[in-house]
Amino acid sequence: MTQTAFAREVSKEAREAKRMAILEAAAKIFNERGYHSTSMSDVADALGVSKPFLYYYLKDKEDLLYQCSRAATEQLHALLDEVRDAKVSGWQRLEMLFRRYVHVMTTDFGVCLIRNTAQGNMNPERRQKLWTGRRRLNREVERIVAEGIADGSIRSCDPKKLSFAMFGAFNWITFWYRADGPQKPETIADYFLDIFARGVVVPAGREDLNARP
Amino acid sequence: MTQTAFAREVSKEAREAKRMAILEAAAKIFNERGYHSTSMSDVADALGVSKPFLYYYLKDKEDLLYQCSRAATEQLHALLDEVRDAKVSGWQRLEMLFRRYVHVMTTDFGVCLIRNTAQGNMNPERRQKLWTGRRRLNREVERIVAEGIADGSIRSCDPKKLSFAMFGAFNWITFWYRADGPQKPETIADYFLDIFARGVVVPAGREDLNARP
DNA sequence: GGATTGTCCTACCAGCGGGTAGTATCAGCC
DNA sequence: GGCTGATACTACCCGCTGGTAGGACAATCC
Repeated sequence: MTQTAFAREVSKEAREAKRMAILEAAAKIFNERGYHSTSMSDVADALGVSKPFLYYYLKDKEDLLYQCSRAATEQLHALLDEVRDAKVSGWQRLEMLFRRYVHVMTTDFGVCLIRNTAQGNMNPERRQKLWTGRRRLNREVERIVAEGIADGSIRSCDPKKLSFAMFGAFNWITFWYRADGPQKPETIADYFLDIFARGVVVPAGREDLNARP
Repeated sequence: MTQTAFAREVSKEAREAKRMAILEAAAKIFNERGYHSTSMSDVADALGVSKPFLYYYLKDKEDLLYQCSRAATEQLHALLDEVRDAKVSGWQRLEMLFRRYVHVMTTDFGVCLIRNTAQGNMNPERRQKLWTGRRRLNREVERIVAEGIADGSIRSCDPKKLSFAMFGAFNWITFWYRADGPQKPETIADYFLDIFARGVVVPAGREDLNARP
């Protein structure tokens, strides 16, 4: 590796670091003020750079949103890989998955994905790419539920509806979670998973359960 | 009532009808394309009227979004009144509430409220008004949960977290529900409520439950 | 009939903000 | 020292869209 090639390599890394810095700053502002209420100048100002600086690293504004959301979906895919090979029951795999899922949804990229991607903010092509990513996650969860039903860890139910209910509860976190609030991501995950596991209704004739399960 | 007064009355009603027609058309388009991607001209065109026509009935664009969301919160308040006086257990009251809630969330106004209000699309004052409305609903649900715990129909838990989980699952409906899809609102409500009531995990040593509960 | 009021339109304005042209600066290379 | 390519800035443009001025038309009133 010549001196030049090394310099190029370093510069590649530097470039990537700057790109990520832009994405992080942008995601943060998008989540605070909303995508459409944020101008490119706002993002530039937050970073202490000029507007053309951004366009040196991005194609256009929409690309900025896309890359932020993309960062989140990449984390989600990594998460899937971690969970897939665990030798556990279906329900336990679901637990593993959503415990990690909460950690993504409590970061700026996760919030950005959920809150800004669903709307019609994206051109069809980019939107499609993100959707297939999340679609894959959906299918995977449905598959895991089916697996859980088969192995007897989950009671018989419609995987799609259970998946919608769980994703709903967990995605909604992005609308109320505050990093400086009292709730820690792990605690939220524990609580939600317990609700989905056991339900909240006291079985008839077992009101004694209310004291301590 | 003089002839004139009657005419005024009729005109009042006509005006209100037109206002609602505007709101319905607007909410529909907002939900399809997103608030910011919808221009006032789009709304006017959809109604076959001119842009100033809209401004004859509204203050500004944001007011349009506000009134759509407001229509939804009014339905939610009506819903609360229906539920409050029923002589049933805490859990049954929760069921009543969310069964009605689904019907609001599957209309354009409900969808509009959930998907466009959370973002920073609204000036602080109007935002505040909507928020206090939804806040009241939150508190009410937490109160009902507490009531359910007290009367033994709901097992001991943190009302706030259960409320977040349930609102999450039910609000998320606005992101995937399609009126022309296979799922009917009642079915969704039944299914989700069953999940929250009983949970989905098969208790250890009771794998036989899986066949039929 | 003339005045008034309510309703709605055509035609227009103005500012915001996404995006760019053109340039300055600097590091590495010969 | 000059050349090249990467990096980043100043200054600018222009289209879109929210919002309005002013007038047309009709019904009602006196």
